[in-house]
Order: sequence, then C-alpha cells, then structure tokens
Amino acid sequence: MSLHLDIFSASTKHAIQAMIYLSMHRNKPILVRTISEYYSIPLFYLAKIIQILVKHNLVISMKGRGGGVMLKKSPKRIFVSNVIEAIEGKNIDKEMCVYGLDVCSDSVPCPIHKTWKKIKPEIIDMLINQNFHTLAMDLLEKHDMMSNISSKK
Amino acid sequence: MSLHLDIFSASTKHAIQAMIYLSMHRNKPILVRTISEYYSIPLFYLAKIIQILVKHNLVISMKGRGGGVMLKKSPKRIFVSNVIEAIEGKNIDKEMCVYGLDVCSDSVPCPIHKTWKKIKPEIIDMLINQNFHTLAMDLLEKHDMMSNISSKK
DNA sequence: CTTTAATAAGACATATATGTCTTGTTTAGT
DNA sequence: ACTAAACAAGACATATATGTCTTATTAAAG
Repeated sequence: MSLHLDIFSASTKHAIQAMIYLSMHRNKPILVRTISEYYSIPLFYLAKIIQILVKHNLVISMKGRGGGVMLKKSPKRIFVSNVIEAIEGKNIDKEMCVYGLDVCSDSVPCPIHKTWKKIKPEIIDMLINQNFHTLAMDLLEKHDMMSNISSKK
Repeated sequence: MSLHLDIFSASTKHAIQAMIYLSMHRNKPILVRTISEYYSIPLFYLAKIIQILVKHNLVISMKGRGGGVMLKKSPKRIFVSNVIEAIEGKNIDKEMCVYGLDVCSDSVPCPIHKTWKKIKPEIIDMLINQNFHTLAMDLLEKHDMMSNISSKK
C-alpha cells in the first residue's frame, strides 16, 4: 500500500544492486548466485541483467569452474547513469517533462515547470555524479554503524 | 532515445491531463472524446481512466445526450496526490527508498540516502501541495504568452 | 577424458500495463 | 415511442516487464 515513486524499474534496481555488490567485493570472481541470494533476486533473471552489463563493458565474466563476474574497471569510473543507459537502452534526457504534456521550456512551461526545474538538476546530479566507489563506501560505513550497534548490546 | 525518469505511469499522466483540462473548462459537461482528441489519448482507454476518477469522487459524469464529465469539486481542493492515489490505488509513501535496498533510515542509510533525503520532500511537496487550480492557472498564463508571441509576428 | 561448476543464450511462461471493441444503460431531442 | 448521443462495463487483444527452464559453451579439477 505504498507508492514508491519508482524512478527505476525493477531490472535497473537489480543492476544497481549487483554493481554495488561487485564494488564491495573486488579482485575476485563473484558468483551470480551469490548476488542473487544476497538481494533475493531470481537467479536467471539476474543472470540476464548481468549479461547486459557484460555487453556494455561494465562487468567481465569468467565461465567455467572457479568463474564468476567482476567489475571491468574501477568503481570510481562507473556511474549510476551508465547502468541506467545499459539496462534501459536510453540516454538521460535533460529536458524531461514530468507530465508528458506538450513542449516544455522556460518561455513555454508546462504546469509544474518551475517546481520541476528546481528539482530536476538535483536528480540528474544524483544519477550522474554518484559513482559506485562512493556508493560502496557509504554502504560500508552503514555496516560499520550496524555492527557497532550490535556490539553495544 | 530519452529516459524520461518517468515518475508517473502513462495512465496517471492521462488522468492528470484530464483533470487539468476539466479545471480549465468548468461549469459545463465536457465530452471524454474532446479530452481524448486534445491530448491524443485513445478514447476508450481514457474513458476507463475517467471512470476511476468518477468512482473516487473527483469527477462526476452525466450520461445521455448532452452529457459529459465535470470536476466534482473546486480544483483548489483537488491535488495531484489525490489523482495518483485514485489511479494507482496506493498512498504516497513518505519513507520511500530509490534503490529498494533494505531498511533505510537516518541511522542506517541506503547508499544515496543523504542525497535522496534532500530531494524527497521536494517531490512530495510538489505532489501534495499542487492543486489543479494552480496548475490550470499556470497553463492559462502559458497560453497567454504563446498568443502574445503569435500576435507579435 | 570425464566430471563438475560456472556463465551464455534463447525458448517459454506469467504478470501488468496499455489499448480496442462490443454491448448495456441513460438521457435529450424529435 | 423512437432515435441519437453520451458514459459504463466488461470482454478481448497487444505490448512490455518480469520470471523460469533447458540447453550450450567454457574452463578447472580429478
């Protein structure tokens, strides 16, 4: 009973989650199954999503025994926008209009143009300027906080 | 080739557009077909959407010759959030988390919690505090500006 | 070389959103 | 009454997203 204002599709979320996991576990092959279980994502569904990331040069995969998947480059050089573009096959539209009404610009605005204009750059900034190194660091901090809480019990 | 960051489904957008149209044309029945043609929304699809708005007491309909649909109350008292709740059958979730990761709070944040926390209230505010009177007024201003531009030619 | 364990790929199935069509019901005009 | 014009409702169709299953390919280990 809650509207999540889902900016991302389930597939995109899974892709982001997988990229975060790989950013936190580098320099060794990680099983798709491991990520699947960690985030409760159906195995074959996640496998297909990761295949897309492989084709877009964000991830490398190693077949066969002892194989798995790894980031192809430093998480500092991979941004959330790269993942969105890979999964949804689109570029970020910097002139997007929430209501999908007619042409929307400063001189000919759609109804909530003023409000949206203020919010939009923050969302774009969030998408483009967040790299996976930062996201992983934030999550590690979080886990530290959680274990501190636990140890205080 | 553009990611619209679609916060709203197509159905929700159509509903909002219809509500804006009705806010701009009050005190007489408007044909569903008229709205359908104005926004290029398939007639029967829009009809079903408007039926939902009727059931949620946002719109009244008059059957038979000379009939049509009208707002049930002042557009000043109808908010975008009311339409979203009607169409998607959900309440606005004020604790939404973009990535759909695990529990997300100030003490145990998801990766982009800090960024999202800043943006979220603005989006919520935009949804809840925008009433259809204001949206319609903004659009009328827009149309005035467009006709001024035309008349200057 | 055979087995085991991993990803790759594509067929298939299900769920949801979107779109179309037909019939029913209601009301105004003739 | 009858016809025309409007919304109501539900069946049906299509498109897309999500999820599952089977087979192929690859590589390490025994």
